[in-house]
Amino acid sequence: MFPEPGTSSLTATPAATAVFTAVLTEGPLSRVTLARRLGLSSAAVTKAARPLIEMGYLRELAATERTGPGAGRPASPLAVQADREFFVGVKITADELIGVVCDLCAEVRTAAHRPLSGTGVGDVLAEIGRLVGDLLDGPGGYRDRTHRLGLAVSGDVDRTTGLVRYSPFLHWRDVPLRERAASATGLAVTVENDVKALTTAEQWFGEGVGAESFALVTVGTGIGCGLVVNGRLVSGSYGVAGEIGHIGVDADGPECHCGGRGCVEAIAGTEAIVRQARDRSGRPDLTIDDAVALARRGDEGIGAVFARAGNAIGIGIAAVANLVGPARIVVSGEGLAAYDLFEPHIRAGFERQAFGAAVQCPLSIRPLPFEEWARGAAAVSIQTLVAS
Amino acid sequence: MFPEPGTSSLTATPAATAVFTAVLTEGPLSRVTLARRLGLSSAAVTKAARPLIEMGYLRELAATERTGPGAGRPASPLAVQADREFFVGVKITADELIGVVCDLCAEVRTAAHRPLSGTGVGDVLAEIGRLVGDLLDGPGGYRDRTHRLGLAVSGDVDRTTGLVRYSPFLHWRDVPLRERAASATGLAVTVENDVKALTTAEQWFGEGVGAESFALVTVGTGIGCGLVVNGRLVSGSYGVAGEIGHIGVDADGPECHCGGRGCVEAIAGTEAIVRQARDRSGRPDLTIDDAVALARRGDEGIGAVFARAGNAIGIGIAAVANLVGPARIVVSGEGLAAYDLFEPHIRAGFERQAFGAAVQCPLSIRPLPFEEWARGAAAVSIQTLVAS
DNA sequence: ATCAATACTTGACGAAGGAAATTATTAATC
DNA sequence: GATTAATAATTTCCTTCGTCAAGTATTGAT
Repeated sequence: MFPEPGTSSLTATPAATAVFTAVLTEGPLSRVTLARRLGLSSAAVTKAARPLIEMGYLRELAATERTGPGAGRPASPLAVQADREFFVGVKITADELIGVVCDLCAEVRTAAHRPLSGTGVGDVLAEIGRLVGDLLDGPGGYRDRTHRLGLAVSGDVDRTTGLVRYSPFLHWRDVPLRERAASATGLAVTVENDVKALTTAEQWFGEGVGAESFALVTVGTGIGCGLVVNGRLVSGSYGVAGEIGHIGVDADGPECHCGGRGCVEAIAGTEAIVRQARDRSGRPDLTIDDAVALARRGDEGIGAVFARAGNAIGIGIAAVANLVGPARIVVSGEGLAAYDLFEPHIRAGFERQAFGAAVQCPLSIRPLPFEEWARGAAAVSIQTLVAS
Repeated sequence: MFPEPGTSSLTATPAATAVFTAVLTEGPLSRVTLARRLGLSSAAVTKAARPLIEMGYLRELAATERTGPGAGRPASPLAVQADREFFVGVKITADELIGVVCDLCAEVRTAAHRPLSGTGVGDVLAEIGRLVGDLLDGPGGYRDRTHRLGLAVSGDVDRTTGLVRYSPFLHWRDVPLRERAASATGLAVTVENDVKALTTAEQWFGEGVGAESFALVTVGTGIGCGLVVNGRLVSGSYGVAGEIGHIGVDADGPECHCGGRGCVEAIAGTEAIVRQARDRSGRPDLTIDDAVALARRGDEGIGAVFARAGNAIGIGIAAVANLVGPARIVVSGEGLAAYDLFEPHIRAGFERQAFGAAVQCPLSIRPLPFEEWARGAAAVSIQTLVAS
């Protein structure tokens, strides 16, 4: 039997949760290894794993998949049965829905985009319903093994209640998105802020695996940051956290729409770059793509704009490193289409401003496919299953 | 019998630890209240509290101390027996030791200062031995109820091993301070970074009580910051955390000794203020006290120096609020002798640069007696007892 | 074949915490 | 003043989780 959405308790005991989470995030592990890593006896691991195997969520690796030889009885590592259950993740932007179906290991199985004609809650929900329907009933036959949906929205989102308090891009206020999406799709829904969702995905299934702390910086229209400290996501007491884009890094810099001055976002956000590039080139209709093209062709003025922007981002990242000292930092986001223009300046700014040993913090700068945001939403719904 | 230092396990079970910590930090509480707050049954609280009462660490409030009337059996709130055990805390600076004896509630009972002639490890330890001896054998008779010593040192300190990795002011590298201080004093020693110790004291016994997250900013020669996020102190993966002083807030600002530019400390550290005040006044021998006096007398040039410094600190604090979103922020430190000159500018900088709802974060700006640092060290040793 | 080494399983046991009944102590009401 | 309602604390019994120690399984080495 498949557990009913919402009523399931996949992992009854703390030990079971720990075992499943460890196998999920750190790949196949033998029971003894798990016991050592989790500070449990191997007997406890055996007991915790049994129901998970019976429910089909874990499996023992076949003899052929096992590790190399050695004295003694060979280990039977436990692995996650990836196709035991599927999860839908949808990222909601102002003009588009991006949806994916992921397996239990957060691997993307199918993806689809949908343009949005408006941002009215009803319209968006109807479109979500159609998108989810198409994803689940299309090839792959995911419908009968899918019970959960994750939604990623920018703005102030309360994950525990599933309420979207305020989303500037969508013009939503106090939308009970969890309930409404649940009745629109028939799935158990988890709602999370988009950057936090992406951070969660990275914590469980990406570069954050095993790290006690790390940061994920997204560069684009806005510049945001998800933080994991002491193994837990940072939420912010007043709904504000990770606003790296509004750290003031230049006392004489441009004014920001937030009321501050010299914010990273006012220097390195997409709009700010376009504005500066227009000033430099004298072309009032220049787009961001034009600016990137000009800079790549060697235009020094436009190149300086990207250099200044990268530098500001680097200083902002150094502020993160100096304040919370994450084990590693991932820099990504849509804006990183111009990856090559930013990267050296981000690194230079970071290395100059990082204090002492903080420069040792590895910086991964890489573009990120847009579907990754939807995958983050799916990852959050996987987390909800495990923590339930 | 008093538990042997190091071997004691004051609180055997997690429930007992939770109960004792709650009573310690949140004052007298009845068993039912504790049960509700900790998510335990009242039976569990009764069981956990009994051995603590028998050992003399907790007591029931006398009938006269109890709370007002109401229907039903009156509560017998549990309170900490403050004089059950005493703790020594010593802050080590380059030219002075500051020592205190605190009771179990971290109230200071006695204090003493000692000048230091040199920063050699042996000399400092000998002086610590004498200071501790004088504190414990002086009036009050603390000797037989004192088993623990906390040491606060600036720099990179590993609390778990008691190793001072690097302390610039003392010119120490890899000093196994815990072992050496233990044999010098006969007490069980805990060593912690000074800012973290102060933050811990504030978390358990000050404004941080009950907050899931908060920040403590210290202003002085250096500008530092202790962070508590999700109820836990932030340590930094590479030994760096809370370095608010080296956040870059002015791209065209002065170069900092750390190699960065426009660091908060390079604008608002004591040395930076003296340097700027000398430039403005043309008096190359001006001291910080002179500068404060001039500014208070209305010297506009010097006033502008303090204004700029306060503003930079405010922007740095806003960076903390924007990134981690603490529930509240305490600003303090030796430098706040010039409290009145800084305060409005700190607030102004913070309010301008804090993003959205982050401005709601309450800012306590207050000077801090220097003994407070030593009290922080004692608080850390109390924490060690409870967590043991 | 036998032994050593390692992985895993089993069943008994102990301890922590919960549920519910019991006792204690007060205020309000008749 | 006795009774009742309300709340606090304790006691007893029980469930449950995880450990311990013993035993089984499976390999390589001799």
